[in-house]
Amino acid sequence: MRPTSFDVAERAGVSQSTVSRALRNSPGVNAETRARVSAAARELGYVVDRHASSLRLKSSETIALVTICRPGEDRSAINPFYFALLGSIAAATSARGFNLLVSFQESEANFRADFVASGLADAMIVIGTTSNRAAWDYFADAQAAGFDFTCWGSPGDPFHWMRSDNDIGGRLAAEHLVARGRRILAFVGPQRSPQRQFDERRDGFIAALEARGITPLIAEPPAGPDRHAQGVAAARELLAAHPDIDGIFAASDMLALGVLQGIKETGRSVPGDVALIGFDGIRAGTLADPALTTLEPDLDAAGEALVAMALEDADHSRSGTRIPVRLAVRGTA
Amino acid sequence: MRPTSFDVAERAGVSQSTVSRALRNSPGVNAETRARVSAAARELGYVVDRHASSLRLKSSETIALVTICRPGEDRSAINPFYFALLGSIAAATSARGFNLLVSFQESEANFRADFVASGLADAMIVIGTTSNRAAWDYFADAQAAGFDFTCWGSPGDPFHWMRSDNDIGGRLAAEHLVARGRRILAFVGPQRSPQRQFDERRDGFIAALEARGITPLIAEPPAGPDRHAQGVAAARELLAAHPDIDGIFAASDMLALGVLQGIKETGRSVPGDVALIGFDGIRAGTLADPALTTLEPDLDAAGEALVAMALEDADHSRSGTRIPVRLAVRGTA
DNA sequence: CTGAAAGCGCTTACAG
DNA sequence: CTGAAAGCGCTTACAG
Repeated sequence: MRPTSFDVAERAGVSQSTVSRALRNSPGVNAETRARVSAAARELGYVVDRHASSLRLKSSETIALVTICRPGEDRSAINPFYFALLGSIAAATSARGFNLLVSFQESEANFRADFVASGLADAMIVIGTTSNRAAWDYFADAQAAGFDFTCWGSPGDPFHWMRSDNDIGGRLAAEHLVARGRRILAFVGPQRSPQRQFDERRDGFIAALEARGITPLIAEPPAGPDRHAQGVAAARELLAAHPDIDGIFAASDMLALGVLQGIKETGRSVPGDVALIGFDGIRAGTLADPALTTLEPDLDAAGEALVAMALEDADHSRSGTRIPVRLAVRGTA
Repeated sequence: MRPTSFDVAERAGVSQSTVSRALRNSPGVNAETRARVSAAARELGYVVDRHASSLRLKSSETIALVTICRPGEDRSAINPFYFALLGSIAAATSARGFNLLVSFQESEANFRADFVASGLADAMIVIGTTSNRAAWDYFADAQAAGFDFTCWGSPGDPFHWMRSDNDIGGRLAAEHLVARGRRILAFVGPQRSPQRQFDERRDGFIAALEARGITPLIAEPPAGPDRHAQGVAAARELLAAHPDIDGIFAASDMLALGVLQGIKETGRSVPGDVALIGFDGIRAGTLADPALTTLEPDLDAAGEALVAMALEDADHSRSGTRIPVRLAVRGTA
C-alpha cells in the first residue's frame, strides 16, 4: 500500500498536519522538524496524493488541451502544425508546474468539454482543424452551457480565440513575391472554410498587392482527402488555366507542399518558374526540395499566450490577440 | 459554485447516495428514480468531481505519457515519429475511456516519474529519444525505486519495453534492395547509440545480405544537431569514399530524409543512381521528392499494446513484444 | 511552532 | 430499492 502522510508523521514523530505543512513549505515550520519530515518522506517513498490534495485545494494545477481532428482521421495524420502547437503549450504548461491533459476528439463518440467542470483541469484550451463542423457546433453549445475555454484559430464567434497575425503574414508574402520580381500571382486556399485565418491571410495578401496595382488570382483547391492532395490538384488546375503564373501564396504549409509537388509535376521549376510561399512554419517544409519559404508564427509565444489566457484571464480580455509571424525565407521564394 | 451530488439529491428528492448510484449506473436503482436523478443532474449542469471520485475509487482512469526530448530541443522539433506514437497512444487510451496526461521531459529541471505514485495516473508510458542519457539514467533509478512504467524502444535493460520488429524490418530492406538489382549497399545509422533499435535494424539488414553473399558498408553519421543534418553529412561522406554505392538503408526516416538530400546534392538521382529506404513511416517521408520508401511499424498496434501492457500487465509479461512492420514501397526504392 | 479536528465530494458496506 | 454513515488522504482554520 502507498504510504500516506500519517505514515510519514509516525516515522518522523510529528502530527500529520505538520507533515503536510512541512512538505508544502508552509511558513512557520521549524527547520529541524521540516528536515526530519522530509527525510521520513524520502525513506518511505512518500508522494502527496494529488486527488486528495486537489479535492481540498479545489485546484488541480492542470490544463486540458483538446485537439479537434477530422472525422476518421488517423491520429498520425493530424496536421503537424497542431502537434507543434501542442508541444509549445506543453512547454508553457510545464513552466508553470502544471500538468497537461490531452484529448483528441473527432465525433459525437468522444466529444467532451467537461474537464474543468469535473475538476480535472483548471482551464481548457481547444485547438485543431476548423473543418470539423460537428465538433465546433458541439463546443459552441458547450460554451453556451457555461463550459469555458480558450481557442486557437476557431471559426470566430462565439469563441474566445487567439490567432496568428494573418493579415501581416499575407502582406509579407505579397511584398516578398513582388520584391522577387513576380507579377502574376495567385492565392491558393479554401474560400468557404470556417477557418477565418485562411480568409485573413488572403485578404492581407490581396490588400498589399492592390496597393501595388496587382490583382491576384484566387484559387479554391478542389476537394481532396487532405490539404496536401488538395494542393497538388490546385496547382495542376491553376497552371493549366493560367500558364504564366510566376508566384503563389498558399494558405498553409501542407497545402503549399502539395502545390510544390503539383508545380514540379508540370515540369516547371521552383522558384525559377514559380515562386511559392506557405504559412505555418512546419518542420516538413524545411525538408522539402527546395525548402519551403513560409510565414512562421511564434509558437513559443502562442503556447504561452494561450495558457496565460486560459488560466489568468477569466474575462478573456486577451481574446482576439494576435501572435506575431515572421517570413522564413528558404528555397521556394 | 459548482453543484455537488447533494444539490442534485435535493432537487431530485432523493438521498445523496442514490444520486451517486444512479449516475454510476449501479444495479438496483429504480428506473424511474434514475431518470429523475439524471434530469436533476442535467438541469443543474452537474458533473461528478473526478478528484473526489478518484480518491474514493483509488483509480484515476488516466495514463501518464512521458516523452523524452533532447536537451534544449524546441518542442516543435521533436521527431514526428514520437508525435505519431503519442497520437496512437491517445487513441488507445481514449478507446478505454481513459484520460491521457502528457509530459515532455528533457533535463533535471523537469524529470518526473511520480505520476502513478501521486495517484494522478494508473500507469505510465515512456517514449522518446534514447539519446538523452541523463533522462534514461533518471528513469532507471526511478524504476529501481519502485516507480513502474512501460517504454517504447528504450536502452533495453532494466526497462520493460516494446519495440518494432526491427530485425524483420532490416531483412525486408535488404531483400527489397537486392530485388531492385542493387549490390553495393550501405547501412547508415548511429553505431554507439543506446537506442538498441538501430542495432537491430542494422543486424537484420546485414544478416539477410550475407545470406546472399553481400557485405554492406556500415556508416556512422558524423555528429550533427539533429538526425536530418547527420543524414546529409553521412551521405556526402559515404558517396565520396564509395562513389559506386547503389543502395542505402538508413536507420530512421529523419536520417533517410537527410541522406536523400545529401545524395541529390552530389548530383546523383534517387532511385536511379542510388536507392534509399528509411524506417518509421513518418508523414514527412510521403512529402519528400521522391517519396521515401520506408519500413512502417503498425502504430495503432503499438499504441494499443503499450496501453495494454501498462495497464493490464503488472508483471510485464508482454515486455519484449515486437510490433509488426511493413515495407511501404514509395519512390526512393 | 505544533496538534486535533473539520471538511473537500465522492462511493459503498451496512442496515432497513 | 433507498438512506445514514464511514472513510478515501489531504489542507488549513483554530486553539494552545
